[in-house]
Amino acid sequence: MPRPSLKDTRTDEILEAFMRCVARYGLDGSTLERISEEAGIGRPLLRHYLGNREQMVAQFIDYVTRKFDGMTTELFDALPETNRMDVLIGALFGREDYQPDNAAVFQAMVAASDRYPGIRASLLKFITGFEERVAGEIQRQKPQADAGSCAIAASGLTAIYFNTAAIMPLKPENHWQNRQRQAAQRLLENL
Amino acid sequence: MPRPSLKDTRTDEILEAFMRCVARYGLDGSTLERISEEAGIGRPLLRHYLGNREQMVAQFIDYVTRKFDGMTTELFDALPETNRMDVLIGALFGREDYQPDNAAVFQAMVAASDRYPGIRASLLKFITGFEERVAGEIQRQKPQADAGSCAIAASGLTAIYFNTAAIMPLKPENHWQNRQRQAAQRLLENL
DNA sequence: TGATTAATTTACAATATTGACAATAAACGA
DNA sequence: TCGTTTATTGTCAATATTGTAAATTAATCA
Repeated sequence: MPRPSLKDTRTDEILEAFMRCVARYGLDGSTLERISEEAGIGRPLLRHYLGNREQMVAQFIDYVTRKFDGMTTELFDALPETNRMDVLIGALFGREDYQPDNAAVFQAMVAASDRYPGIRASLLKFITGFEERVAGEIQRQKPQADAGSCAIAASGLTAIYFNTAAIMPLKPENHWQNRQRQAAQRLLENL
Repeated sequence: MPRPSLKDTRTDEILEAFMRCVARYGLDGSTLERISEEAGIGRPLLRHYLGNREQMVAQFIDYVTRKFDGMTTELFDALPETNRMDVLIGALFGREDYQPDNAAVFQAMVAASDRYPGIRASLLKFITGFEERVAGEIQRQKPQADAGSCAIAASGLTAIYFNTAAIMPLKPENHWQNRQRQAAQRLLENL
């Protein structure tokens, strides 16, 4: 009998707008006014759906954490049976569907990690989880390589990818991105 | 006859405090109140020495640019005659005198690069300049290697270093940092 | 149509931030 | 000591941001 609830939809829209603002202005630079404008709704609705700023930030951290995890699993689950490593490299260093927002959000959260408890553990878990997935793929491609070397290569490959994503807002030239990808591939050789 | 001017000293102190604030709160999150508190002076002094916020930000960008360039030349000029590459790796991935602020400032400026014209060119120039220095060191150590491979290795090594520095606020475990350094060293092998 | 529940808007108070200028204090030389 | 210049502080207005509650509108079903 009641009016249908838009809580889930609106909550997602607001948190997505929050992410875009954090990517541009940082966590403290993301005012409620900016977020509501970015989401295309009135500011009081932020409060209606997510509560005050403190509660919003808490849910934001949770949302981003889950989103990063989801994107990671989605990325690796989409790899084909064969040629997985090449597809992975292509996905990480391809310039097709790039969303520089995610890396910027990541960096903004790192910067705020000392003030908002919970961020640090979440991001560290995300990083190590990502590295472990990459290491698994490397080990799968090179079964004879020892696990330690695979872990090192995975760590380096992940670092190069993260750095590339973080610098994308500067719109670096293509040959710079190519060098990043080639450096990542070098780590996979001689295993 | 006049009272001696503290303009240079205070200007530096303020800009250094500005950097620490940007590292924590981002460019838009760095309020004049926070900066003045971090600098240990009254807020009106910010205006006295650096003008209004817009003028402060302009000088901040210039200051950071020059500082990054200065730190780069200082780093490479301090390398000894022999064993340069090992010393360089030690300086980049050592955990002695780490200042996570610089990397955080860098990331905050990347995030703000689309709103503040001039940031993009400055940071890109800094990155390529850093990579070229690293490439020069690699080439010096391995004279028989071709320049393209040196550039790729330098690009990867720089990326891993930048990423490591960016993540330092999360206080990652030592073995994670060790893997980063080992991955960087892998790029130098087989040239 | 009316009741009910949620969405949305309006409105106002409290606080934070910035801009701007006047007033005061301090250091230096004549 | 006096005059000059600068550092430092005090103060207020304008704007921005957030918190909060009430009022209004809209959708669904009986």
